[in-house]
Amino acid sequence: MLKLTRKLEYALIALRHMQDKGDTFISAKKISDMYLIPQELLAKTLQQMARLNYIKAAQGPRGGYRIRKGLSEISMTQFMEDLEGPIGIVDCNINSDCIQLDNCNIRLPIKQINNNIRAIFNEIRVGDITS
Amino acid sequence: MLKLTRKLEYALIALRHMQDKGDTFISAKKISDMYLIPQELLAKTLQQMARLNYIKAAQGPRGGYRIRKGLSEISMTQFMEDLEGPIGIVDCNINSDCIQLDNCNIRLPIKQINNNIRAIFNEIRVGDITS
DNA sequence: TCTATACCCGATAATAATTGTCGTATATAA
DNA sequence: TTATATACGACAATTATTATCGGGTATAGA
Repeated sequence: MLKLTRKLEYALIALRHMQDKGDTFISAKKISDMYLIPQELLAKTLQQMARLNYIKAAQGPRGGYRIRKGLSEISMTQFMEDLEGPIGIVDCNINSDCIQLDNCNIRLPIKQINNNIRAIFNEIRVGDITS
Repeated sequence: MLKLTRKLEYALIALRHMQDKGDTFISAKKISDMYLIPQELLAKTLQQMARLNYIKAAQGPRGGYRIRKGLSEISMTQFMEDLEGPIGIVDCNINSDCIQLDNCNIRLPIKQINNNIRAIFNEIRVGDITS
């Protein structure tokens, strides 16, 4: 209940590490070894973040990834939703093919709670976690 | 990511309905028909809530469940954790067998976020949703 | 130019948690 | 006595997450 995904955890751990390294490129393998994260999964996550322009990739030997300036100012809501899709504590906050819906008698209060949770992550910058 | 369980949704829908019914006992079957909830699953959830003394059960024909006074004053944190166990957006907030842990470079800020989310549910009473 | 390192990416497999079902027992109102 | 209803453990199915595999491209350095 109410879990973040491992992918997100791995992403943040990696970002935090890259943050410390500054301009130096660091490889997915190095990070996965250091924090005992499955290599391929971390690699894919880093690739996704590179596509999103959150980090910069460099191929070849001595390549790897480094963090982009400005990332730390992005809100966690933005970051999480870019990586994992919309935050919704129930499905009807995301799509609308729930067999309840009209019948549902708790929809509004739940939606309100969802907004509250989203608001928490809006107030947090990625940099609050990675530094 | 960050989903409530169906069980919890069903529980709240049922409570809300019982709330409206006041002292009258209503059967699991009636509720499951009305809101298109799988009967057995709802039944088990209601049984669990009865064990927790959140609702009162009556067996036999004309039996069913009714809400107990005072339930609506209970915090959502209490209610959710009674039904589903501790709220933890990452595992290390619940148990401590993560292979990272000491290594982990984001543990504290994540724990802080967990506290914030818990705080949200502390401020909400079950009655805020069911009435 | 060759080679090792590293990113890129789609497809697929394994795992775990949630969700749903079944069978049997007990209580009770009418 | 029968139909309705809860009680509960065990099991099955489903889904989302997590992890792995295979085949690519780029590039630094010998």
